Amino acid sequence: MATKLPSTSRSLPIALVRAREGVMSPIREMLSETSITEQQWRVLRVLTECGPLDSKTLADRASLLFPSLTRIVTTLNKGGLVTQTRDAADRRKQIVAITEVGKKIIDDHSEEAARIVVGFKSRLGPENYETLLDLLAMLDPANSDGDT
Amino acid sequence: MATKLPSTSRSLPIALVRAREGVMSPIREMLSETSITEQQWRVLRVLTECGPLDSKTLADRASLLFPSLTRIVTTLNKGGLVTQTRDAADRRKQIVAITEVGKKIIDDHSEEAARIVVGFKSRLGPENYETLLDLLAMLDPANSDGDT
DNA sequence: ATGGTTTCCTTAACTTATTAATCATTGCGA
DNA sequence: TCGCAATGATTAATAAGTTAAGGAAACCAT
Repeated sequence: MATKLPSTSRSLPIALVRAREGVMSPIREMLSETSITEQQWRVLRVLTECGPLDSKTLADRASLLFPSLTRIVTTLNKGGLVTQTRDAADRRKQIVAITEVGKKIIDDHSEEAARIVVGFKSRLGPENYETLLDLLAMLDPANSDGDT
Repeated sequence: MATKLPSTSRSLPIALVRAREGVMSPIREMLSETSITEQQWRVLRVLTECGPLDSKTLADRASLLFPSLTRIVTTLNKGGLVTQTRDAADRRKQIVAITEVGKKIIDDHSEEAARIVVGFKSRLGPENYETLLDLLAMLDPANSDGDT
């Protein structure tokens, strides 16, 4: 048999899946009032925070793979929540920007989203919350590989 | 504008997504040598650990939704990695069990999987690793809602 | 400038996630 | 026993994840 593996209840991948489910559940509930999905919300969030971005940066910041981003941005564009413009200097590149309609969706729900975040913070305790974010960052290859 | 939301770089959902990606990447690489997927691996892991289970319990332990489990178990069954038997007493219920072929896949890779786990443990430090699992458990609704 | 390479993006194909609807079996009350 | 609600499982529909392949624009060395 030789199962040197940890019990599934102490398995890091499974713990991450369950934690994500726990965190996303209320957020999904909030988004169910809107017409946008969790990933669309992430894209709009990043665009609100960073302003217009090229697709590569946008995919990176929103933690989405390129093919997913293509579909999501296309959908958002059809709904009038973002605009897609080709870079004049390099016509391979594409600049995605949020529209007023898109901004309104973020604004209309930012308070409730913030409340949800506060809820988790108080559940864990503020310092535990920060610790968790730090530990999670250590698992992100982008944070621990690139810079020594 | 009124964005009371945390910067996406300190956003819990995004941090969870990125951490999961970082953790799953080497595991996926390991599984690419086999014919099974990440979720199929989870199902086989749970069955190895708990023995034959009814679908409901299995879905819960593997953190999979029922419709996903239906497909995954069907696929695994076709491949001869698990068996599906209907409960004699209640023919609505279904019992899923791992086969010898399925067990062999787990056994053949349990050492490498354990090595991957050790790698993360040493990256975080053992006590940080345990702290992380504890904090993640606090986000799991199954752990904090049911029992006060 | 031309062929080859790289970069950016999109498609394609397959699997999974999520929600809702549907089917089958069971249990229960009139 | 006949309907009818409840339960377990599946199917359906749409969105997203993942890997690989394809297409267009830019770059680069000859």
